[in-house]
Amino acid sequence: MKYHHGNLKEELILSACRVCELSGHDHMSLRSIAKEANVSQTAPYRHFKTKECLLAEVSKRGFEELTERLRLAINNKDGVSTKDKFLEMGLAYLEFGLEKRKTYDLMHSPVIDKVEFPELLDAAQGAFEELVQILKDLYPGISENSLGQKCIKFWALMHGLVGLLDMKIDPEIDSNASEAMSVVKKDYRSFLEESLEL
Amino acid sequence: MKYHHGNLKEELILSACRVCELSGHDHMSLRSIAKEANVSQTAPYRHFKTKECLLAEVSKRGFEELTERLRLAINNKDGVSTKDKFLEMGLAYLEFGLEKRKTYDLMHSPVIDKVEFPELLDAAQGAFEELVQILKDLYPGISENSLGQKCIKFWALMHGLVGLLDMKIDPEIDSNASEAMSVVKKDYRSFLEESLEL
DNA sequence: TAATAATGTTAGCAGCGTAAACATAGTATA
DNA sequence: TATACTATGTTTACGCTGCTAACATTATTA
Repeated sequence: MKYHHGNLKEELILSACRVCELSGHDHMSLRSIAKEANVSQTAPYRHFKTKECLLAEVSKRGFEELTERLRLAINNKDGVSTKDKFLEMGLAYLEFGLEKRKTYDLMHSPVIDKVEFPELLDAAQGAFEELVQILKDLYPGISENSLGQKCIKFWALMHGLVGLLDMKIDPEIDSNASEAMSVVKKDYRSFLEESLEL
Repeated sequence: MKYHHGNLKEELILSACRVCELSGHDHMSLRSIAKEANVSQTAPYRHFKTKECLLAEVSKRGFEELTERLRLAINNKDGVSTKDKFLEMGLAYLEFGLEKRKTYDLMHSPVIDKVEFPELLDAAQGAFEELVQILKDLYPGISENSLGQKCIKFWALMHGLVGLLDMKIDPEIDSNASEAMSVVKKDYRSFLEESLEL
């Protein structure tokens, strides 16, 4: 049993990621995370100034994973049309949001003041860049302004959809919407296609 | 100084609404709310089983206000086209989301398990119904399925936009998006018009 | 090798949500 | 009107939380 852990910082982050996705960021105590890493309650304070700093790291990892997923959805896809790649990217976004729902919540939660964590902003920007790039490919010669609007529209639609599809906002809000929602779930692609006017 | 307050329940809710919009739901303690109402720390437990119940009430009031705003945006507007009413409703949604941002966050936060609060669901449904109705007017004879999809698309876009416009998701994520965002802010209407294919 | 920095532990603080026991006021019934 | 009952308040206390301070151990460097 050695006194110094050696890799505690990384292990705390991984524990935190696990706990977050399991229980949600609001049921997540620094003490329980420390316990999971077999370390005293205050050990995390040698690596993170506050709990928020650790949460910011979890959020950052989330954006990094999202970025990677978006990238994977379009990379090495020779012979696939740009439009199809774009649609695949939309799917990848939705899948991430639904599979890692609790982490996704943290990433968009106001508990972390993003302004205080520049690397978190960078990570978020990384994901957004993927979108910008594919939209540039999809609409060659598009004006900067139109590009920006298309980005926002896409991003907003995706973000909103994650919330709706997970039934967090309006679960079975009325039977029609509920039905439509399950249709969307089963057939993201055609829904995206129509909604994004492709 | 009388022992019984008389209207404590209502006052606690109002205090909670104030504190929520001021500090955000995660910086909101039952004790501080009780203090604001000049009452002991545990007095709220005579009116709310748990803190979550009080938060649910705050959330419910939020949905009620949203519903009213949506309704106001289209009621008594003789001579205004359905399309314009619909756009006004979109604006009303965005304005509510941005003006009452912290409350809006609570309303969409996972800290309240909506399934456990039927009246909260009802309140949320009330807001959604306004949308359903105006879309029915806008597209008379539309199929239930298409109607549902249009509702979802609109709702998702609005919800996503609130997040983006408040710069919580991707503040100045890149200069283009940032510029486009301020354009959208200054000119919701034309952005909505384009995005919703009107 | 000795000083210093890094990284762990223990003890303890104030604030939190909540439960239990008790006090007081309003209401219904005899 | 007297009395029981219910509603609504207070006090006290428990365990959990984030976090700080003081101390212990190990790693690094002069």
